[in-house]
Amino acid sequence: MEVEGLRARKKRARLEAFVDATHRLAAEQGLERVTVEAICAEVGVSVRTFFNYFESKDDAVLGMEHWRLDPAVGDRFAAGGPTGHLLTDMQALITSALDHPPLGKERMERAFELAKDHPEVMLRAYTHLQGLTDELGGLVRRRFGDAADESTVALVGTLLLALAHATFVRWDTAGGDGDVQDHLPSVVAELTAIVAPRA
Amino acid sequence: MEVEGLRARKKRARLEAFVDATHRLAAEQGLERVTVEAICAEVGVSVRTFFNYFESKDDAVLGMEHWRLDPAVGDRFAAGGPTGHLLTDMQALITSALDHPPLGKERMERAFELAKDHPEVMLRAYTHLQGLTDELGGLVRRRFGDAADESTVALVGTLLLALAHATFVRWDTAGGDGDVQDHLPSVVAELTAIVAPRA
DNA sequence: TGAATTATTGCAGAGCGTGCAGAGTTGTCC
DNA sequence: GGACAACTCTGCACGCTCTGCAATAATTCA
Repeated sequence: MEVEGLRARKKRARLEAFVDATHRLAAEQGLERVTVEAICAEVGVSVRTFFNYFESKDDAVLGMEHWRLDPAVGDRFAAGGPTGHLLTDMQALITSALDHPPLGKERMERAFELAKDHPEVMLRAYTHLQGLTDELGGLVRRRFGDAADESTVALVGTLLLALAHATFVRWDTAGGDGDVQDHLPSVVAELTAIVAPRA
Repeated sequence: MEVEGLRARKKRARLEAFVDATHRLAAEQGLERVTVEAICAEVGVSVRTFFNYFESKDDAVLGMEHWRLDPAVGDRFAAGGPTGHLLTDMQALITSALDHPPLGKERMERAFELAKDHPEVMLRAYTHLQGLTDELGGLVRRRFGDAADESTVALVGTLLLALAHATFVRWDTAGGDGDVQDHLPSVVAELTAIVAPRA
């Protein structure tokens, strides 16, 4: 099972075709004017097929199916690493995730540009990342054992989403140059300044 | 214009009737089985009227139209108060907001119970609170003047939502006793512990 | 009471999303 | 290569959410 079969290759190609067609049409006429029917006409498949690939129209903008954490990075986090300081270790998690977008950096960035102006899409992204948060919840429980009650887990998860979102915003206001995750440290610094202004 | 006219009273009563009918039906048969048509049959009005009151079905669960901050509290925040410590002053803002739910405490709590199990509803709540975040953005700019760049504003807003959400979760895991905002301090304490474990 | 304002309603229709069943592809095993 | 299983695509019918429009009914105010 080293090489992808024809089936898997076709599936991936079609997925990307859907996402790219959606982005192209949205750039031309604005996302609100893009219908699923139009996307399918562009790709050359039936509407029914679209919904075999995505649960909703917004998912075609995001193109993210399951954005998994790197298991090695997750294990290190669960074991209390890499540094032992929770906030720092959360950064490692986010950086790792932003480093491996399922469909490539360009599509992720285009998706964010669209999500910026379309709350439904941004919220849909939150839903997807919520899955990642659940995965994170497991890691937090492994890391803290019985010391972790549910609301701690929830807080860490929400905080992680907030950091990721703020990082995107900062990357965007900085002109969209370089990698998104490069802006994470300054966001964390700012958070620290807000929470504990004088250490 | 001291006393509400018949018109305003009827409107409010109908709004509450919609919300209560939605909650009742959701309790009976599960939210996913509740259609707008059923809600309207329960209330005794046409479906079209429903959409004169709410933009979406989920809004009838939440029953929040515009959840405004108390202007006096907002002004004090913008002026750098009440304590001068940003995180503490954010708490004052959240407490004030949670203290004055537009349709009463009971409905807010029932709405949260439903939102807990229904991501779309929770996300819809985020959308509404986003408006509050925009209002907060204005306050943050007034508070910091030119020192506040856009990503700072975004981070504070997102952090505020995260705190409010985590507070609800904690209130819920604590059994739903007392006021929601009573659990905010412990959430903030936990956040502080995460960000700056040893001061 | 009469005129202006505002709310309610039905209707027609666009768009999203799902279940189903038949037809077409791909993978596997001999 | 052939046969069978597994998966994918497609059209169709349908339910549901939500909007625009224009007619009707109810409140307000003078």
